[in-house]
Amino acid sequence: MNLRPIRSQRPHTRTRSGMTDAQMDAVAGLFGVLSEGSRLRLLQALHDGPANVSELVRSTGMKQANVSKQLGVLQGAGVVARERIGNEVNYWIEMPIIRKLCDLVCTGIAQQASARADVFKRRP
Amino acid sequence: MNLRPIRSQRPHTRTRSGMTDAQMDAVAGLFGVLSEGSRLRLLQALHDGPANVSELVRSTGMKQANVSKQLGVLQGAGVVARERIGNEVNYWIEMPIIRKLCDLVCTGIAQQASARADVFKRRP
DNA sequence: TTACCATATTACTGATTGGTAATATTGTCA
DNA sequence: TGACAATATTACCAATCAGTAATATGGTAA
Repeated sequence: MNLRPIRSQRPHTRTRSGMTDAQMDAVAGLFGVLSEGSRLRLLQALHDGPANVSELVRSTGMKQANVSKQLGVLQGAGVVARERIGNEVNYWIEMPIIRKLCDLVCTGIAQQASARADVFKRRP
Repeated sequence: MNLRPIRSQRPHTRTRSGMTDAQMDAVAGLFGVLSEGSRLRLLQALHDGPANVSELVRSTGMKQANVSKQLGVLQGAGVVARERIGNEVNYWIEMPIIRKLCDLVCTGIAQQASARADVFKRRP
């Protein structure tokens, strides 16, 4: 990941696809948020519904400080949202495309894996 | 991005979704490859078909050394492939889900932007 | 061979980041 | 009030990385 604000080499040009470089960097930023296994594990743990920090610590096996930190990154990007209830804080997935995105990539990874398996099948 | 081999805190456990942590890290790795604006710009330039390095240097405005370097990252991840033709080297997008992936995120970013615009519309 | 072109690699720097231990904050309950 | 539980923050380190200038490599043509 890289949260350096916007350090594009071509700050304000507009690409043929109609995306500005700033929008491109925004897309890159979202990918960056998803580019860490620990954060993906948190999102997976939130897949079925909200959970508080303690539950996430238990279900992911990560340290509490790290869970809080990475949840902060996810929240900063608008991927998750939070609500305090008494002593506890509930988190849930707020960005609707996240599920589609992860499903797509997981399918892709699986396809790639089976394609690679096919390579071995081709000449036994 | 982060290409540290696999430094998951839970190396070999299997998650409820059936994904191993190693697969999770692989997914994170792919997101990492897409988490840099320069690499997304290269992929966009390759969107309509193959191009050689000089063409990519021209169309992206990046320095030649950086274009080569980032193409190397993309190729290492299997996102692009290459073929030498005489003095030149052609690159093209090899991983089919890349286009879907970027389209999905770009739509998401656009929706988020318009949703945010709606917030301002609500109270004029 | 030499000259030249296109691409890749090397070495480097400044900056960012994930994970952690320790500590702080915020809320509940008695 | 004090004690406790849940969560967030701070300070730190080691590792990583993007971009660049300089250089190397590999191919073509004369």
